[in-house]
Amino acid sequence: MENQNSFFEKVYEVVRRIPYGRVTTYGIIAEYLSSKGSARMVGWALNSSKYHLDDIPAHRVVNRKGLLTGKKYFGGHHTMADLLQSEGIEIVDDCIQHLERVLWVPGTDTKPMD
DNA sequence: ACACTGACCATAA
DNA sequence: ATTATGGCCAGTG
Repeated sequence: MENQNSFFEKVYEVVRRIPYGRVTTYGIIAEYLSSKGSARMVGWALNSSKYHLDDIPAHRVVNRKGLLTGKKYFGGHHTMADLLQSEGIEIVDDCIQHLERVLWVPGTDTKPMD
């Protein structure tokens, strides 16, 4: 089974589930993984993500303040901010505006019940 | 095995 | 307001 499910695999899975035009935070993912406090590892995992697949929209993951902390790691022509803005997210000075509007939380997208 | 690092977060001074 | 420090825990040297 591919149940190796390292901490990283879990992170990738969640990040892949982030819908278009939405973002989430490291802390939320960490907490969702019951690894509260290990938010650093979430970002760490994403860094390693590039060694796995490109299907991981890491640009949709920001820190608590909505600040694009990992944009520097986007060694590419498109920066995190550009990608996010391309999805309709408003960003100013590398900081997501109305974060609360675009914030997506795993397990909250399905709207379990009324 | 030990030391250091890291895309975070919270608290203290 | 900022700077420092502790905590978290996996990965790498």
